[in-house]
Amino acid sequence: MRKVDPVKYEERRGGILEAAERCFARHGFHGATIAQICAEAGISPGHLYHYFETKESIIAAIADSELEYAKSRSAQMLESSNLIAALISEIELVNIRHKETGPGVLLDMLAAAGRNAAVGNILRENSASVCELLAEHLRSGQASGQIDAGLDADTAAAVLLSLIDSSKTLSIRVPNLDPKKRSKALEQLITRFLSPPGAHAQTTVGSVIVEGDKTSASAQAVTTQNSA
Amino acid sequence: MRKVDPVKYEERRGGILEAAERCFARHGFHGATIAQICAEAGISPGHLYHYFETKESIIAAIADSELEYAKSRSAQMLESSNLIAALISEIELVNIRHKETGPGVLLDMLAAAGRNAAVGNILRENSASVCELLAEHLRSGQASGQIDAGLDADTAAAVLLSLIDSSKTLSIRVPNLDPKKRSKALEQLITRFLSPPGAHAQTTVGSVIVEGDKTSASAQAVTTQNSA
DNA sequence: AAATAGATCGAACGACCGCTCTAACTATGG
DNA sequence: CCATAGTTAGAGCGGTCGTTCGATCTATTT
Repeated sequence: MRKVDPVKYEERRGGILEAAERCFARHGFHGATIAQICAEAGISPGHLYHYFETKESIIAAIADSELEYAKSRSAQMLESSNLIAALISEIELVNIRHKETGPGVLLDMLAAAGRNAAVGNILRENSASVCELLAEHLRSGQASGQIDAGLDADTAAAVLLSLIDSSKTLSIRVPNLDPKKRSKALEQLITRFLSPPGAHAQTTVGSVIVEGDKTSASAQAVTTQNSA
Repeated sequence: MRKVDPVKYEERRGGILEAAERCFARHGFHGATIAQICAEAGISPGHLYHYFETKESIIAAIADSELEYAKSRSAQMLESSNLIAALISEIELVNIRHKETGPGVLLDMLAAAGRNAAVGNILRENSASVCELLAEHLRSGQASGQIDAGLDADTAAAVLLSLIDSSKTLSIRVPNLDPKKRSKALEQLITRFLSPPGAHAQTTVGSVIVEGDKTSASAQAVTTQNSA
């Protein structure tokens, strides 16, 4: 008898997922076909269905892995720098990714979430856990006085999460914005939102270091001087 | 001979467009079928193709009318109240619409814009003109001292526009937010972003009244108190 | 009222979709 | 070195999609 090699299996499955993601990014969830995914992965349709039950399940798996990846990335950034810098880094990274590899599947996921229960649940669960992460950091910032204690941490966390999404829609709607001006505005938006009232001494964000897959981009600190 | 009645023609066309929008909202651009649109509009497929060349052209027409409507609504709100109140009203309205009639087609448009050149051009053109509108109001606010003169008006306008989008993604990702807390956070976000530095006197937004279906929304003026 | 051009219908076409099924192939355990 | 279970292929099935087309109906014009 022969045994199934779980390493090879997971490898193949991952390969199909990557191929599917490229196809979905190019044509959308509905627009991409099984045949295209098979061609991209270099396998036959019969074979694909040994790894996934339906096209829907591929979509769900993509949504899951994509969001899980974004979450772990955010968690990593929050560990290695302060909240505001981490948020800006994340937004900056989303922007770079968008320029290099196109819009990706995030917006498709958001659109699908309203119609596809599986995707909707995955998205809401993931969002909730990212919110919790952000809220914790917000609360600790409030305790140390760096963040306005008057803000409701949970609500602010949700708003900040949606702010990351908005950087994606901004890239699509207004693609020719000067990246420097854009970064500065985003930083001001976030900083002013979170800073304690009266602390109009603009906090200086240290060097924001983004390490990506293939990309390593770094944004210089922005120092905003205010009147006394 | 018989002549084509342009009134009846435009009426029918509009009816098809409305039916199509409902279908697209329910199933997405790819998911909705011509047959569904025909059923919803109460016509035959043969007849539909006397009004639109292809399904693509229906999608483009929907994108155009939807964005044009959003633009005129924003313009109207900006006329009848100050910038900050208008933005909050618009976001509030988007939120109410979302609760009542579902997510709509905005996210589908944003996702499609990256793949469909026609939709992309319509979206970018519309966004540019809304940005210009917002930027003008920003500049006049800067001139009168209500808005931070240090902000780059064009960039800030783009950021504000994407902020309206983000309220849509927020509704989808975190649907159970307390609307009151949410509104307050959004208001703080926008107010703090736009207020001149040092004007930490919390602005109070008067009652923001949004009336639903066919929607005539009016927002009361915001009184911004500045320190001397 | 006959003529005629636009309005409307619905069957049907060709292409393509997600998915299944059978059959061949291949590596491994005994 | 068979036997066997996992692997892979690809033709093709039933169905649906966007679109077309010929026919019928209807209102206007003269």
